[in-house]
Amino acid sequence: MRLCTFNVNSIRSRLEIVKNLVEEWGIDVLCMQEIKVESDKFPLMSEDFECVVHGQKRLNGVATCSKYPIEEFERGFDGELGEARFLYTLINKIHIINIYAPLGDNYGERFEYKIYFYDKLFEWLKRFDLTKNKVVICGDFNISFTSLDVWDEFIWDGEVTHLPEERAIMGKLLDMGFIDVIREFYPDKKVFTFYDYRGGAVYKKEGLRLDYVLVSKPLFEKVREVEILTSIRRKRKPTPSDHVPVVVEFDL
DNA sequence: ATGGCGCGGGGTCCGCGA
Repeated sequence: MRLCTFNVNSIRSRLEIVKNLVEEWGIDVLCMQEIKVESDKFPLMSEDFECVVHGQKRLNGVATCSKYPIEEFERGFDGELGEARFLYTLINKIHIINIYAPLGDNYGERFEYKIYFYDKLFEWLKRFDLTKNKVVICGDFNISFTSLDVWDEFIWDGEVTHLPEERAIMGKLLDMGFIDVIREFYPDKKVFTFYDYRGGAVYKKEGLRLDYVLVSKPLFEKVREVEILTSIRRKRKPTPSDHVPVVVEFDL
């Protein structure tokens, strides 16, 4: 089973890229973030996929599309927060949590909201036994965890995504039993999933790793391959997202 | 194009993203 997480930065603007992505890379389950459209206006991606959409007008929004039946779903705790950022699905007995975490700012009001979002996430995750259940959290976490996850650790020191509180959140997710699949496959290498549109960041390799695939141990044992599709980001036409798709293949 | 932002809403700019 090939799972892909991709912050599309508007599904309507990225429809052609998404269609090519699932075709070319044989994607079975696609978790999208920043779809930037209301749920009932989500475009038809493919006849082969069933989609659960949690969208809103103009900003945010997440959707999970699958070639396999979606057995259960829940538009999670974020409803009470007023922003569409959390979507749970059960596919092939795998618990799939698709998140678009708030960016926040350097210790302003939006930063409090980011901390609150993750507090709610931790609360929600308590239902799982990560030693037994197959659980994956994927999406745009808006956290750059270590110095390997930022193109310049001195420039990013004290900046949002790389603040101590945010790095502690990622540390806590790993401590509770989640495994960072991308980092396991690239233990010493700077690999990025986001490049700012401004300043030609992608051409200068000035990126951040903000997107993650975290899995419980029973699921980590099934991981066969990890691909970070930077080539899609480097193309000029059609205009890419500022984020890069990440594909994880499982032996399932 | 040897350089360099793009999105949606409802507009010919603004707020937002990270």
